Amino acid sequence: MARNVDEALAPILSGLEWLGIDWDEGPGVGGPHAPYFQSQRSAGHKAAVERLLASGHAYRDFATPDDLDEERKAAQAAGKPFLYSRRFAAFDDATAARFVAAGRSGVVRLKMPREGALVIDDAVRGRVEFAWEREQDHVIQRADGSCLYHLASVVDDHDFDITHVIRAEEHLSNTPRQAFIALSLGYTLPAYAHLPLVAEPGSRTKLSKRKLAQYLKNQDFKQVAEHGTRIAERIGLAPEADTFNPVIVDFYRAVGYLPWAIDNYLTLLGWSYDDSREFFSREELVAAFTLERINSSPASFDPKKLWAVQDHYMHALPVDEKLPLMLPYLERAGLLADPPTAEQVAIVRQAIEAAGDRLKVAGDILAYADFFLVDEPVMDEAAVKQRLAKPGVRDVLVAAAESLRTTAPFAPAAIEAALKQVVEARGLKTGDVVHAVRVAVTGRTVGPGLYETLAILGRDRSLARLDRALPLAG
RNA sequence: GGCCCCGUCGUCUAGAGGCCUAGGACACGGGCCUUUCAAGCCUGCGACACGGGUUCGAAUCCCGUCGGGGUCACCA
Repeated sequence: MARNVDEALAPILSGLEWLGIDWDEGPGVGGPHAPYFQSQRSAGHKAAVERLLASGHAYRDFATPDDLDEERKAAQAAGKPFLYSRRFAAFDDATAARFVAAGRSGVVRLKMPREGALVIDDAVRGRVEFAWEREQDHVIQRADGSCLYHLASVVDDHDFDITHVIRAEEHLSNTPRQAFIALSLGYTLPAYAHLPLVAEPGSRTKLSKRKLAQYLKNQDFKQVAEHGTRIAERIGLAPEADTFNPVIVDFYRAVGYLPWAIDNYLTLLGWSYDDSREFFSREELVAAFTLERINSSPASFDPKKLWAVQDHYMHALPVDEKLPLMLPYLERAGLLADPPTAEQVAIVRQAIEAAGDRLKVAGDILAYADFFLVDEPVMDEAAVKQRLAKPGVRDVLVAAAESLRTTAPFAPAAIEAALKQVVEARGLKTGDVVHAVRVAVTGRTVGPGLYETLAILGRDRSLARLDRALPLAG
């Protein structure tokens, strides 16, 4: 089975797996209807074609592409919709033999009805009607005997006992020819449900992974893309924009989104439960979901809303569950020993706790914990300029260090009290001390709460960093 | 262009004739809190595409207009 999973399929299957979207039977699982790949079922497809031929629902056709082109152009010139004349159709063996003798090769086409209409009752769209005369005599089998997707798909669905065909709206116009095949083969039609398309941010056009450059002009989209790229680069992924971007599932996996957040968000695109409920566990969603509440208009992908849903779930995740999700990012960024020491793990755990809601995706740990794991923090130039290189800061740092030298226990509450004392003694504002100390020990202006940060760092490292920052202070 | 689908705040949506001076969420604006950044809390802005009907009454039903989208392969 595995060798049949080609390069294009593997990422799709692994993407679904990551999202937690599994299947009862099929590739990788097996089941009573195996095999599950179209390429392995060609015998059944060919048999179906023979049946259609025998029952007069299909015919052998010997037209060349040029013949068809000619007819198409003529119809266009006459302002009429194109409909093949069946001029090169062979409804019996003798005719076929004649075409073959003339050097033509044949395909099999559907002999579509030229009157009447197909009415389907779509679970999402309701009653939809198609006039048969608008349908082309589509090819279902090539000259080499291989069958085309629409034929294969209908036969496979039937053989698999598929009851519901639920797919994107772009397939709505394919339904008549598929229904014709099914009906002609004597199958009972499955229930159809055509889902709204996921559209581009701020638009109603179908989202396409080939139009990334255009989406990047959208501020929200750009922000998400850049945030992800920053993380990817730090773990050595060297992402390329055309394969690593927010329309690809793997982007979210690499950056550290929670798969269920994506599922939940996507569910909300075109479906609602009621006038207010938006969050569902997997079990709740399975119980609550119905086709009836699917919308029929396209829904545009909103990166900001996805972000909010992700925030919600990450927010709710216990530290014990965040830890194994985040550790790999630090490992891949080279900030941890291999394997990480118990001490390192303990530090990361504390950092996760201290960073709290600031960690939106697992990869964010890189921005909020890296300075705990290095000997010397990278000093951000702008941060130094803003918070250290100012008159009087040096004295503040010295005083803070002095106070921290004896603070006991070296824990957030005591550290806060100690630093507040420095503030009062010098008639400063809390921020004056906090901002300066933060930049001195982390190299940055933003981060977890300073008292927690110092506690995690520990007295020795805190003092050492304060000391090292002195030359930079004014 | 033909056929088909769709049209409520910027976005996702609730709404199946009176419950709608149209509700919720995200985003956005203002405020509070505050050691940064987040989070949280309060608050504001903001929509029934348009035009005709039907009805005592329409976002909800009908018709038309306009607008948007999908699809038109010997691809899947």
